[in-house]
Amino acid sequence: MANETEVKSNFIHAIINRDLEEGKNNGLVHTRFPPEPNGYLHIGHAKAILLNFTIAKVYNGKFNLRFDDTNPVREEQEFVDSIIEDIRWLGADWEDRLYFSSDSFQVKYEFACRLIRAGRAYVCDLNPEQIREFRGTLTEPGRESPYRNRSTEINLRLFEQMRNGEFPNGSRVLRAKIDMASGNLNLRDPVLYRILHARHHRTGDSWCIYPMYDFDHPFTDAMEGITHSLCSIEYSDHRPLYDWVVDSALELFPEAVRCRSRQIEFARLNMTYTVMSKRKLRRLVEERHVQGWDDPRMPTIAGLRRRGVTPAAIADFQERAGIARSDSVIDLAMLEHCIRNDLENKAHRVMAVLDPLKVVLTNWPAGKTELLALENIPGADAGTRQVPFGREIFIEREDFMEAPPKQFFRLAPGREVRLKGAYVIRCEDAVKDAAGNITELHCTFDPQTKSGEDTSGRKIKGVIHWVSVEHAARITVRLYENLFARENPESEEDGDFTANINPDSLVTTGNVPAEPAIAAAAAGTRFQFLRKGYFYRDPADAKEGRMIFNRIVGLKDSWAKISQ
RNA sequence: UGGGGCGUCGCCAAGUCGGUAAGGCACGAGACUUUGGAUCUCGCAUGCGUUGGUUCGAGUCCAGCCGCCCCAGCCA
Repeated sequence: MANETEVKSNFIHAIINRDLEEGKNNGLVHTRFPPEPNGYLHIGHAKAILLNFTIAKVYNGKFNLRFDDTNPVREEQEFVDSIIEDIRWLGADWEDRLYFSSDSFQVKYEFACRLIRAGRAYVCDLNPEQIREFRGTLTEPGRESPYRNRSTEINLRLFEQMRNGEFPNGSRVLRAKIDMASGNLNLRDPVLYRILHARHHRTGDSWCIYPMYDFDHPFTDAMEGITHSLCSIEYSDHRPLYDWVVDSALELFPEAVRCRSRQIEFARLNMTYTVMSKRKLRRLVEERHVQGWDDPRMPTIAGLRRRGVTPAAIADFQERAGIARSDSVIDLAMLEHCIRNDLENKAHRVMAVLDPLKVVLTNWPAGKTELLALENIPGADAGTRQVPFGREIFIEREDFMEAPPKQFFRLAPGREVRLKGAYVIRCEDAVKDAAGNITELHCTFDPQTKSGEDTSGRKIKGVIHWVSVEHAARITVRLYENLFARENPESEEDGDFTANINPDSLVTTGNVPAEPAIAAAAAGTRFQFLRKGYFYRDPADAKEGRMIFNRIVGLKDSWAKISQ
């Protein structure tokens, strides 16, 4: 396993290196992940989390976790809890630096007052519709608010009255005085504070005005000493405003800030066969297309975790995908590769027969059981386990063909195949029912061919997995596939994105025979079901004592390609 | 006649001062194999959106053009 993934070079490293060379920030590098607690984290967030955390680590710097909780009407404690759990699971460590934007509302209020005194902010009485009208359009400049040039005294008094709850929601806002004619809409006197008579999940009812992201975020970054504030591309247009706020803070409130924070944008993550927007993910949950935020088909951190994906695989994926500014859609196959790559040398092998066909070894003594030792991980020093073998076994139905093509190396009438870790058997007869369906196979085994002690000198190409009928444990298996059938689910060729949902994204099969060793599997254990894929004993269902295994990802199947 | 950003192999992505196109995924061929898995070897862009220009030499510099993405929340 590659536990120390090599960190690829990217444009952000180049920027930081330059800053370091120029002696900025006393050589410090400090990053942060700033989630709004209004939903679940997904793999796109994992990219941001790991990017920030890794950069801090590479440069011997620090990484903060800060909740951007400036909008009480959308945010909840439940999300704070799930986000903390997810980030911790991913392995990003913020040490003792867990912050909430709301913890410093008082200082921010003071900063706003200083902006007013400096003539850089004013209270505007325009209502939301009017503000929109005055803002102009993409191609036409805006008009200045009639309240733009109020005196400092009046502004200060009105702002205090806003804070004291004397005005209703939407009646007034605090705005920055910048440039109503700017080509960048963000600079057309952006709103800094709005009135929101709402209970905040942390500050309760102590505030009824709340800072806007564009005011709060840069200032909080500067307060925390965040040197490099990484965010996604859509914030590029906000950077001039970010700088405006930081520079103002440095000038008007130097004792409150620790550095000239700098915003750097990078492209967000997109993957084939999935959707990433919070809105769409919520719809999947609310419209019951999946069973919840942690459904293993969801790209949420909780979903990936429950699917059985490891944090190491996600980190490897993120590292391979890289960081850039261009829009991109990463092939799901890349994630799957990382998952297999990680589990290859970690997951113990075990045999389970997903679609059983009974085989009777007619020359095996009735009632005789032989214990065979099979390696837990081939080539690794991971020990062996005892696997019982007997007269009746199950094999996969697809491992037998009545009239096989020449390239089929498995069982067929008159053909031989090796049972993994056991003997070579030969198919003598296929027993059918009245309808012509094959109900069982009659085979003979060759005692000379015992695994590891083969004296027959025979070369057998095909090796298949099996489970003793008498000793089989019974498990339930959930076979997951892509949630969407289309590479780009957003495609509206069939209408809504939900029309692209893969109807076979989950197939549950019960009563699956598996070798008895699996009965000892603790919840949360990952296995490789030989020739079938990687599976995870779902901890949520294990609580009820059930043996349910989620397929994390299948094995590569070159036969599937040949047989087409 | 708004502003910002992006365009290097099917998908990602490296490409400091311009010096003659990394790597990964996918794919193909072969070797090996008691998982048609894994592993190993080999192959996979005379070309970097496009057209011109500068230069001994351009993905890297200049100019024009084309295409795609983002922005008009008192959301973040």
